Amino acid sequence: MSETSVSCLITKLSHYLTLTDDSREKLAILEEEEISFSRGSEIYTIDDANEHLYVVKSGWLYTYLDLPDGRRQIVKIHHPGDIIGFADIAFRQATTNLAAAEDVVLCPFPKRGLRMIFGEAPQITALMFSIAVRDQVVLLDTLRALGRMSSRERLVYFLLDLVSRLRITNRSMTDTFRLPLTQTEIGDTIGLTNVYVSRAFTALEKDGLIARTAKGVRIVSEAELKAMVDFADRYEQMDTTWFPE
Amino acid sequence: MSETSVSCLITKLSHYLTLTDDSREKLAILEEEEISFSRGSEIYTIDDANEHLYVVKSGWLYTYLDLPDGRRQIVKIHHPGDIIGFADIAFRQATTNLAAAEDVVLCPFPKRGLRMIFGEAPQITALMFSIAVRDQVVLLDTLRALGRMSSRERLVYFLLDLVSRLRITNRSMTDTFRLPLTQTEIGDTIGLTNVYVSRAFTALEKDGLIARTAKGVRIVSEAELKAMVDFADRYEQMDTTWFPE
DNA sequence: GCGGCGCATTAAGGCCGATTAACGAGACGC
DNA sequence: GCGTCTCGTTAATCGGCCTTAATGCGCCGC
Repeated sequence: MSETSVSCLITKLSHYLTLTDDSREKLAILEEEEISFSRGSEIYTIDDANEHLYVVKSGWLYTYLDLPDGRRQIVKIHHPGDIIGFADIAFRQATTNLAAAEDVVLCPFPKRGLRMIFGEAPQITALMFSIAVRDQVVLLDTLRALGRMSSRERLVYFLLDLVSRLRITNRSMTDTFRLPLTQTEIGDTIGLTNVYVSRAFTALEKDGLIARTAKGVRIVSEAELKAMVDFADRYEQMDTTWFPE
Repeated sequence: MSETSVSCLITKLSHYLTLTDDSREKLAILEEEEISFSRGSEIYTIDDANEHLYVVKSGWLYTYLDLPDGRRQIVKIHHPGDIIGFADIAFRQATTNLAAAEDVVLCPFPKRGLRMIFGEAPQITALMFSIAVRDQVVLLDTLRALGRMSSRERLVYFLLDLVSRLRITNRSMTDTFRLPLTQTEIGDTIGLTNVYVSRAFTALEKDGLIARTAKGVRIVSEAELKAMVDFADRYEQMDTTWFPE
C-alpha cells in the first residue's frame, strides 16, 4: 500500500466536482485492500457469485462476453480509477467475464461497501449514479459504431473514445497514449478480426491521421478524426447542477 | 384519461415486487398528463433541452442515433410501461433522438418528478436503479450481437429479446406477438439492411423456427433459437433482496 | 547466442451482406 | 375503382471483411 501515491479513483471523481473531506474518507475505505493479477488472468467469469466490486489501482482490464463457438466480444475496457462491477448489482451472478489485459492491481470491496456510500455520502451517490448513466450513453455510441460503421471508422471511434477517457485522469495528456492491447483484443472490441485491425491502422497512418510509437498511438489530426465519425465527448462534461450539497 | 385502465407502468414494476399503496400513489403522479403522437413523429432530437421524461402509455417508439451521411442506428425500442429518458439525466441536452414507430400516447413528467421519487419512495428508487443497471447488461448483450453475430443470429437475438420484454407486462403472452416495425427499422436496430432482414426472416421461417402472421411473429421453437445465440433472459428475474422495506 | 513464442503484417481466395433495381401486395386518398 | 405510396420480396452484382496461411520481428528463457 503506497501511502504517498494519489488515489486514481479520487482523481477521476474530482474531475467532476470538488470532493469534501468526508467524501474522500469514505472513498478511501473502498481502496483499503489490494490484489494483483498478472496479464491474461481471469478475475471472474459468468455465473460466478458476484459479491465484490473492484476499483482499478493500476493496469488495464476488459469485460467480455463469449459465443459458444469461441467468438468473443469485449464490451468494456477498464482503466485505473474505474469501478468495475456496477452492471452486476441487479443480478446474483456475474453476467460478464473480467480479464486482465496486462499486470494489474485491484482493490476489491464488498457490495455492502456501496450501501454505506449510498446511505451516508449523497454527493458520491449522485456522482456514481451519473457515471453509470453516462456509461450507458457511451454504450449507445458504441452500438452505433458496431452497427453502422466501416472498419476504419470503428477504429477511429475506438481511439477517440480512449483518448477522451484517459484525459479525465491524466489532464496533462495531450495526444499520445500507451495502448497495451493486442490487435486481436482491439478487434474483439470493435467487431473486427486482427487482420482488419492491422489494415485499418496502417491505412490511418498512411493518411497521416495517426502515428504509431513503440507501444502507443499518437492522434495527429484529432479534428479530422472527430469529423469522420461525428464524435461526441461524453466524458469531459456532466450535468452536476442537480447534485445535493 | 381512462380511470378504469390499469397503468402499464405499475404492471411492469409489479412484476418484480409488490408495490405499497404509497408507492402506487407516487407512480400515478407520473402518469397524470397525456400527449399523443402519430406514427413517424419525432418527439425530441439531439441537443434539445431535455427537461422531461416520458412514461409510455401505448404504442411502440424507438431511440436512435444518426451518422452524418444518413446511416441510422436504433439503440432502444420502447414499449408501454417503459420510462424513456433515464440515459439523459446526466446531460443537459438530449444525446439521442426519439421517434414514434406507430401512433403512441406518452405521459411526460419533469425531471423533478424523479427527484420526488428519489427522496420519498426508496422502494421505487431501488427498483428504478436496478432497471437502469439491468438495461445496461442488455446493452452489453446487444453489443455482442452486433459485434459478433451473423445476420440470422442477430435477428434471432432481436426476436428473443423482444419476447422476453413483452412477457413482463403481458404474462399471458406465450409465443405470438405483434411486431409494428418495418424491416428497415429492424435492420437499423440490428445493423443490417432491409433486404437482409427479409432474407433472414424467410430463412428462419423455412427452417420452421418461426412463423409469420399478418402483422406479427410466432416463435415456434424457442429452445432451438435460444441455443442458437446462447440467449440469457435478463428480464425475468432481478435481485431485489437488498431492497429497502 | 539460440530457439521458441507471441504478435503484427501481408497476401490470396471466398463468403456474406450491401447495393441497386424491379416487381407485387396492400393501404389510402379521392 | 383508380393512382399513389409504402413496404416486403427477390435477383444480380459488387465490395468489404473474414479465413487461412506464410513471413518476419521482437522479446524472453535458457
